[in-house]
Amino acid sequence: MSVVFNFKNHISELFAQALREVASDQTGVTILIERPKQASHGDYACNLAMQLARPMKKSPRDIAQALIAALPKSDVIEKVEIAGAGFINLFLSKAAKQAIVHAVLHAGAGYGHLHLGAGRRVQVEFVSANPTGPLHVGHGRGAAVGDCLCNVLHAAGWNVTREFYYNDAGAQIDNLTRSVQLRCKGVTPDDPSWPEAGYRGDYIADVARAYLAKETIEADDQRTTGSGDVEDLVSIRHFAVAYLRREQDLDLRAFNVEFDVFSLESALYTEGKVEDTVNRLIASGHTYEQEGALWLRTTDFGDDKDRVMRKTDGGYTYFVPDVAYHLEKWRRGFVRVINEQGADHHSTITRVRAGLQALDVGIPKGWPDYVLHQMVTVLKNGEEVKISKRAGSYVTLRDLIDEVGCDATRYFLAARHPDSQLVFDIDLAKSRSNDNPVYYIQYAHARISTVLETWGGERQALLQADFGLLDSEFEIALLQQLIDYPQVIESAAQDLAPHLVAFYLKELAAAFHSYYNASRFLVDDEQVRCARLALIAATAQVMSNGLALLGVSAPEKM
RNA sequence: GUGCCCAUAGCUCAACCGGAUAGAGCACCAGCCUUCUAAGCUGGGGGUUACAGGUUCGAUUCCUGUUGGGCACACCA
Repeated sequence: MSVVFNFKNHISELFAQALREVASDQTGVTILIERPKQASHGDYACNLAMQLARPMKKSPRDIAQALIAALPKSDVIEKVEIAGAGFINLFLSKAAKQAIVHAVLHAGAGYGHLHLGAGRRVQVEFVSANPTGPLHVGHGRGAAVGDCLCNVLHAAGWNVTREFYYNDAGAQIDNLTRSVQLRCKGVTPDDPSWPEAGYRGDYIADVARAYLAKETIEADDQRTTGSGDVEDLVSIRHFAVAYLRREQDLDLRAFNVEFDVFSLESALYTEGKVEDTVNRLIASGHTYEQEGALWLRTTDFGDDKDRVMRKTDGGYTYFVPDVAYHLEKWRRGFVRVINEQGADHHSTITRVRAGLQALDVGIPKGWPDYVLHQMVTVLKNGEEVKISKRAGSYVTLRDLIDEVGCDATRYFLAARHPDSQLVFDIDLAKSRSNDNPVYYIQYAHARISTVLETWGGERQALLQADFGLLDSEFEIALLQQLIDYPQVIESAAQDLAPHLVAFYLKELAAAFHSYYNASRFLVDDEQVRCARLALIAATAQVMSNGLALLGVSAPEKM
């Protein structure tokens, strides 16, 4: 029998053939294959007949009848039925489902890897925090969602570059410099002379202390030593930025997030990229001078008002280097770019896209893509937490990792749709009980590991098991979950929705726990034992693959 | 005031680009450990999908309006 693992695609192709035969003039219709909610509706369903009813001016059930008659034979399909208003329900053969176990064990960590991206290059920019303080919960959500998205895209066959953009130029860095200088001089944030825009967190005092002690900061690419000179603003500035970059790097490392490329806003200035972009925009004819400032007519590209590019004091506004940066991304050959950001920055989207369109260098209209995540609020003892000792006014990512651990933090921050606001309940994330989905999933993995260890046999032997013995309701349910995994990766990659992986893993774990409670694995019958162990070994493999996408560990013991 | 996001069980959230009887977990009630991990499982009650219209074979999903919540509306980043 032929081996099929992507049943949705397979069935879709069968219907495409049937469609050509039944209605050759309707081949433009998209064929949608879905998984019915109810088991009695089969394993897969197709609504093609109902879609065709209007254009063909025939009843859906008649069309369904004709489609089924024209459907090419496939040995993975056992039964086809017409139901309801004209649904075509398909039932897979047991053998087709059982074959998935061998496929998973054979592919191992590669199970779930797709070719959707076909090796094309995609760049994902995320976190991109200003080097003016420690990373907070919001950055954590960006890190978790962005990193998981990268993992998902990689699994879907894309060549992914992870990038972090440092806004190390501009007014906020001047504020940082001044704040550190004041701390060096012994001025504290509660002093009346402390500037309104100054940074107040305790970490500023740490930076000042290190600067005065002439410490050397080692970042991945450079070393910076504080001069200790309180009046040397240039030195303070370099030192403070280096110090905080190092802090953020440590936070990210503790969160198991790594970047391929760090881009510096300051470099766009020193390398003349900003100036070049301005000149190109002027040449494009979309700019004008008014009241001593240079404006970009972003209203030509859908903005509700024009934006200042160059202020009367000669400095550029923030979006100008941002446009220059994105022009660089384009030139570096990224046909696809995804920016993961907090929703509070959503207003930049229109401006950046407008700037890129004004440049008229062939960049598509909706480029780049954006994934925006909504705000995170942190809950502890049922009350909202707002203050961190370290940062002053917000909860840091480090606080969360220290308190609830990396696994739970990553899971909770990535497990919600980015579009909805997130409540991070510290007590829930810490709880070692069945309320906590992280432990629920990891526990399933640990249970399987223990069974396999107790068994102590050779894993390779499981490939030879008689999978035909797997036909209890629990086994069939688990098989179906394993079959669904690649489809989840596909949806998550296409919708840029990494949270789907988290939901899937909960369902997979649930199917396993039910199975675990209903049956024993280390039974006397060798054939049965091997078949069951093969199934749970495959389950553990898919769990491990999925958890890896989330950046959550798959423990052998708990 | 304008723009973007959101609104689903008491609580936290799903629902595969418009499908069939809207699903999980928690909480509540009743059960399951002489056995490979009870951090688990089984069963039960719980819904006018914020509200009002519209589009069509069919709407939680798309459109319009209303209400409520969040964010953004600088010659800031």
